[in-house]
Amino acid sequence: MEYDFKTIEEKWRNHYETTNPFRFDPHKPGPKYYCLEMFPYPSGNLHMGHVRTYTLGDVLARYKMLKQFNVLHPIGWDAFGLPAENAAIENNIPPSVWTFKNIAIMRNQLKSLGLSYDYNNEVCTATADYYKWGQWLFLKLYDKGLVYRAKAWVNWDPVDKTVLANEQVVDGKAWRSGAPIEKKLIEQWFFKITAYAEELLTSLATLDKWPYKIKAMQRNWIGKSSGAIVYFKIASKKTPSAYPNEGEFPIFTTRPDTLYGATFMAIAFNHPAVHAYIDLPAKERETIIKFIDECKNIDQHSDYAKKGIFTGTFIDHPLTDEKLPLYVANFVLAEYGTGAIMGCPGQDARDYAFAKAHELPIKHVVCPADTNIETYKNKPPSEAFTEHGITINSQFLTGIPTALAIEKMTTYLEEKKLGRRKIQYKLKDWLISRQRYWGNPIPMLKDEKGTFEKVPLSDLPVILPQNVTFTGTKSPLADHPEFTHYQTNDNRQVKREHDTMDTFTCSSWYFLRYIDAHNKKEPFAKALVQKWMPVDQYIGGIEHACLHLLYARFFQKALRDLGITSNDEPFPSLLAQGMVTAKSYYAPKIKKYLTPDEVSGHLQPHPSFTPKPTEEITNITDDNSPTPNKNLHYHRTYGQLIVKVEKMSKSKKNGIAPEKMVDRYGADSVRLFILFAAPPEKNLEWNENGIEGCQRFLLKLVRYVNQFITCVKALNSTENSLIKPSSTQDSSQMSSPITQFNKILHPAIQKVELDIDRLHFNTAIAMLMETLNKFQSIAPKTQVDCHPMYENIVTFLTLLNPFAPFVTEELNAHLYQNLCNQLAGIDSFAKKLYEHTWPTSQKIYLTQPSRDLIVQVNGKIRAKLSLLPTLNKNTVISHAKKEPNIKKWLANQTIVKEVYLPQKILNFVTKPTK
RNA sequence: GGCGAAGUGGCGGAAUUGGUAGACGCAGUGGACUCAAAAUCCACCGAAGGCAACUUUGUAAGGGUUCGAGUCCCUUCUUCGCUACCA
Repeated sequence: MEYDFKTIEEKWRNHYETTNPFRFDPHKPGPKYYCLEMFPYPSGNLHMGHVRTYTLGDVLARYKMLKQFNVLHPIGWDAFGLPAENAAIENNIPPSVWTFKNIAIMRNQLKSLGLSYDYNNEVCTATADYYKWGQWLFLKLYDKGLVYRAKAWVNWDPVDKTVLANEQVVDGKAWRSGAPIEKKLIEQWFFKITAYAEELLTSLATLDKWPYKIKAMQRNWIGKSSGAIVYFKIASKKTPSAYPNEGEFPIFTTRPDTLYGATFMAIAFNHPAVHAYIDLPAKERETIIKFIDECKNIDQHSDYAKKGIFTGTFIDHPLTDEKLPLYVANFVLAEYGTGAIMGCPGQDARDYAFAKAHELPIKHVVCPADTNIETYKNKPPSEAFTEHGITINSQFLTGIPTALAIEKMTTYLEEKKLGRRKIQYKLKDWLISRQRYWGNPIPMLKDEKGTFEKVPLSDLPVILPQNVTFTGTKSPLADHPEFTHYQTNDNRQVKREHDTMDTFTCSSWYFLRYIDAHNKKEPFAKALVQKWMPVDQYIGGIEHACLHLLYARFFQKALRDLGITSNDEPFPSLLAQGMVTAKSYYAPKIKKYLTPDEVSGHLQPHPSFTPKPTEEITNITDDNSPTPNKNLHYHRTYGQLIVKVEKMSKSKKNGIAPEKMVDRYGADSVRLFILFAAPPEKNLEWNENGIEGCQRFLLKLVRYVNQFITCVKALNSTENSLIKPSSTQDSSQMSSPITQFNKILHPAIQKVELDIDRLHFNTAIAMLMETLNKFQSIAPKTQVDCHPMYENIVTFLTLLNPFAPFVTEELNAHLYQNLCNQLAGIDSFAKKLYEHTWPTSQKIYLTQPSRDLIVQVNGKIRAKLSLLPTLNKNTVISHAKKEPNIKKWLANQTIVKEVYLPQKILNFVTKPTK
């Protein structure tokens, strides 16, 4: 047989298509195994990152199938989202048409990789039979009090008239219109994820099969800190009622112990009541209001200059009655704590800088623990001391260590009713409103007075209308009369909410729908979900660490409390796989990335090698070093090139199309390479030579199988007769090639199994390669060898099958076809490899009695002995001492100690003889 | 600035628990086959010394624990990722 991968892969793809061997039946026998990969956005183009995720999952799913699990290994489409809408605006194609066309393309790309999905069990978030249940869940959460409406600051694009996500804002400008982003306070829908902040944090501890890194990222994101709210009071001429909270001025601090060090106060520029605190003459008032307006356009992600202006208002210190000036500051966050802070310059770096800039007093109230307090007091440091130490200059707290001082002050404040203990989270409620068309409509109605009510359950789904026109500004739903108009059962005319939900709401429960994808009566049957959840292995990119993975955990907990599901966590085991990277070539001269094709053949050596150095040389050579840096690259036309290994992307022109690779090398080789080149959690650098190596391995396998068939045919000299299987199954009677074969095969079974279980697919493949290399010298010698060897080769094909399903399936069929009229009684081998059972490694072939014993003298290897493992310690030692090289090293030495580990090492510890 | 991860040949990477460092693959070198090339097969492939046996050295750097350290502990350096004014 030739390794014609195109024909072979085509054949087995068709076989999968017609027989659907990976059909999901939740009631099939066997323990359940739910293998899930994050579903893709149907952009219309599968990229290498997808190939990696789905191949990882596929190996695991196929392996578990062979292990006789009932496997759920689903695929679907995260089909709502902006790109479809942008395509609609640009090319005048309806988003649904664009999306479903892309899905068809990508489904075929997935199929070409041989992934073992049941494509009849797909979930697509943009179809009404899915998003209906998203709306249903929205209403359930609403009833539970987990959905509310509130005003929030958003990124507002004044040209496109829509809210933008943070990642759609580039350098303070809208990515599409280029208009400067405005901060706007708009009423929006929220999911109350903060109600679960504590549980989301604490139950991270139960996720022992999650990468530590991701748990740390979520922990930081939730950002729990404990401290106190301290009630300051306005010290003003005005009546208390002129201020919010009757003149009370609460602030949050994690360091109540530093209260005596407060020398000023600051409030966020975008605090809802900021204007109430301005107490200045008209002219200065104008300046501060102008400042507040300017702050609204600051890009919060840049390192902007910290500024503040005095409001004219003073705040009473609750313990000392000092009057502290109140500033409006651009670095105080309105959304965190109370939106106002006390400034303790001695103990906070930002406050210190601010105090210096505004010539405010600086009080040091904490002294480093290892420093003399008197010296410290007399010679205050020129920076803030932000760590824990000993409290100083603080009345009743003086001399107390920080931790205790925090506790003491908090208790004191609570007793005097001047403050209270407070746990604060960074996590904010989840803003889900999008002023967009291509998303799940929020199932709410609004009457003339602006009161909201639910769309009745019987009216679900709220269908996304198809007859819409895109102007490029504003959601087409807002001006869509048939959509927005709604008549209630009691004949009131109300309007539909025309915002849609964030697409992350769709991906927060799709894994539940897979279990019961065709359910028309409910989102999923509770009993089935109870059987199939949680997901046994979840696989996806790390970029969703704090978004999707947190949202989905929240949904799972909320649905549990609604009584719909029963697990605390949806994904107890998570594999966060690394990026697929490739070299990118950036030419600074033309400020452009070049494709690998534009670069290859155009590289030139470092200019210092050439007789006439170019102009750039003076700029390029670093620190006048005469030796050229081999990491610097030069293009004949564009000069210096910056070569980096980066995540594959269109903009960097370093992407590699998976379908081209499948076309050139076959899906099996692509699958093998993407698993072999790096462990899953690490980044994988694309390398075409590596993929050739994997193809070479498959070619070698095909040759080996061909040779075996030839050998069998040669041994079966008599025509029209079959070789009978040997009656003796006793291994000691078996001829040597078979014993040899078993001793290679069975350790491989054990190793591959172990490696798949711990998700080390790269070393599993290495073992399979090594095994095949060792097989090369083994061929059947007599007719007795034929049956057992055939069986062993099929076992090897079964081990390789999850990694390279097409070629192994073909070889298995090829063997049977050629040997069924050579070997008797092999009918049981007619079945497909995916119908096989994973082999069991047999102990008798695993022991390696000939393994060398390492003999060391003082920890250095001086000899290797091959001895029978049954020998006792003394015999082994006396054998070792006879070894010439050991003799040499023991000469004139006294043995102090003998460390002996049977079958491993023997170490003589010596000292020179006097 | 904060948090996290990682430093092993020319390269990607192996090394369950402290016990033969460099599996497997790529690249390279030499040989076989061939008119020749490709493919394939065989051998070599960290550095230094040696005809060889073998020796020394070597897992970012320095120190420590141990009979024995890539692996454990301390210090330093470098790189990468995420996050960012969270009081």
